[in-house]
Amino acid sequence: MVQSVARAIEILRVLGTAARGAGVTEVAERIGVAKPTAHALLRTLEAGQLVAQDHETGKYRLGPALLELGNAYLETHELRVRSVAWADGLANRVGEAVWVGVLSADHVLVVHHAFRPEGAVQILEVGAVIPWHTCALGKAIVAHLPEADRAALLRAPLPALTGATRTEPSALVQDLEGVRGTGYAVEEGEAAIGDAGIAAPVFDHTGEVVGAIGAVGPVERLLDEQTRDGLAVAVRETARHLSRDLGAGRPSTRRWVAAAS
Amino acid sequence: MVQSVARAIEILRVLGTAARGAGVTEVAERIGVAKPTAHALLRTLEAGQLVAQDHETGKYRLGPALLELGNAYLETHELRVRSVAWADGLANRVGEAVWVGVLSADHVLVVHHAFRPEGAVQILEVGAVIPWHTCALGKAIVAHLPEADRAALLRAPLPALTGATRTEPSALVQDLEGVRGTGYAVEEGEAAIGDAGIAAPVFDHTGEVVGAIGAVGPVERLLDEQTRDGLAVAVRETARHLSRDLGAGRPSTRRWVAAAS
DNA sequence: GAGCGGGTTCAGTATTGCCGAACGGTGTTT
DNA sequence: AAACACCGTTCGGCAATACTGAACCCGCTC
Repeated sequence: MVQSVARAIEILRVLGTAARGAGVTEVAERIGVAKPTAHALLRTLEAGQLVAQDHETGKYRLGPALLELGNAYLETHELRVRSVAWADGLANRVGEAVWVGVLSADHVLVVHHAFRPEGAVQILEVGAVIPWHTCALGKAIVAHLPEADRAALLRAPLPALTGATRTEPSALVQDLEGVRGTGYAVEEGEAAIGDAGIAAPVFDHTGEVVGAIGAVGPVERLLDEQTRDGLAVAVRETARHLSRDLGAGRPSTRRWVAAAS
Repeated sequence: MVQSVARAIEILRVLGTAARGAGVTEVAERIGVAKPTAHALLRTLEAGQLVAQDHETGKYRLGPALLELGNAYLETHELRVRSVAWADGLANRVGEAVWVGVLSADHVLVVHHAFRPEGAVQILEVGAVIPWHTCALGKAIVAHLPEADRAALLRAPLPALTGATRTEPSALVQDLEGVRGTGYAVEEGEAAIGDAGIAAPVFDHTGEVVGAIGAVGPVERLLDEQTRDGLAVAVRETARHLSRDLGAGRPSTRRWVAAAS
């Protein structure tokens, strides 16, 4: 573990949360190093365009190379590449926006976003992060994680984003059992009031979960009694097709193994 | 300049170009360090989710945190945030896709992409990089750079992407003079055969160029005698409005200063 | 089953990055 | 208007830290 690199990464995290950029002094005390140390790290990151310095204020912000690398990540991402076609198909079939996400530490990262067919202006959510326990994508993934990983995530803090957010591990354990039973996960206003989601897990050729795909939209439209079941079936089917694209074996076998682990 | 961080950044660059991921040995010899050194760096980057290791092959790929950071870069990017509304307006006005880009080292980085109104399937180009001398955005920016920076870029290698790419510095110097004269830059099949672009520079409150905005599309439609001039005017006007949003002074003054430098 | 290539671990060395103190600039306060 | 406070930056020396070479373990190939 090389210390200076770890600190450099911390700096990137700090700059990512500081909307207006941060100065050397602020960065130094946030990551707990001397000012010259932070300065040297920042200069190095700047040389690589990972951070940029405002010529006026002297403050540092994130740099353009991060966008390039983020894009390179997407293009080399197996799940993302394969999902593009399936996500568009699903969006057209169910008439809702479709997200594809992966688990990154304790939150879900949206790696693809297919807009709903005749939708008006919609914000592109690729790159957005959501606490795993507040979205359907996250529950779909975590439900099929190895026992140890799942337990670790349940032990960690579970912040509440809305009044409906499940913050009790026991409630989430129940949710996750439900996911393994039905093959899909549901979220109802747990991340943002009025928004809902339905998602199913995606597996690779080793049988491990690599991500999830699902529909998102307003609670009224998505979880309506009449449409809900059909939507769940469509999402689950798409997830299976996508899994097979990634080389996963027969779904039944795989799910069995995952549930037993 | 901290060595290990610089090497870590090199590793990210290497992994970004190696589509299928790269192993420790390959990384080590590409950046010219011993195998254990590369390993330690990779492990540290992995801890920060900047790279991920394939559980099967042991090879390393870029990690999800890069997408998050790239997204954070976009959200904190002044030009990008302000340009969203203007780019959509321009796209509707001219009926073509609109790109907003910044200069990153020797290439242009697309930070926003507004689709053309009734367009069919289009690929999202945010995060894409293009050599500066092969696109209108790049020429618009470089034409208004300080003399020293511009000269440095002209001295660097100018790879040819198509038969129409300008690879002679003298030809580009002429192009850039034209840009300063007319207030907009044109590109005709210099990056990809059949594609063209028209772009104008965007300035901030200090009078420095921070990026460019422009329309892209097929040569036939974009550079048609009848539409071309109107398009150029629309692009230039939008760029000025955007500049004013960023606090730039009167365009005439600013352009005078930029041309004189 | 021996050989190869891959990722990984370990211990020693000196290179390297870290820190305290000080500098020059800007904006603010008194 | 002068003094202050704050910030980004530079410098030099100490020692902590990161690099290297050799060795280890695994899976694959021949």
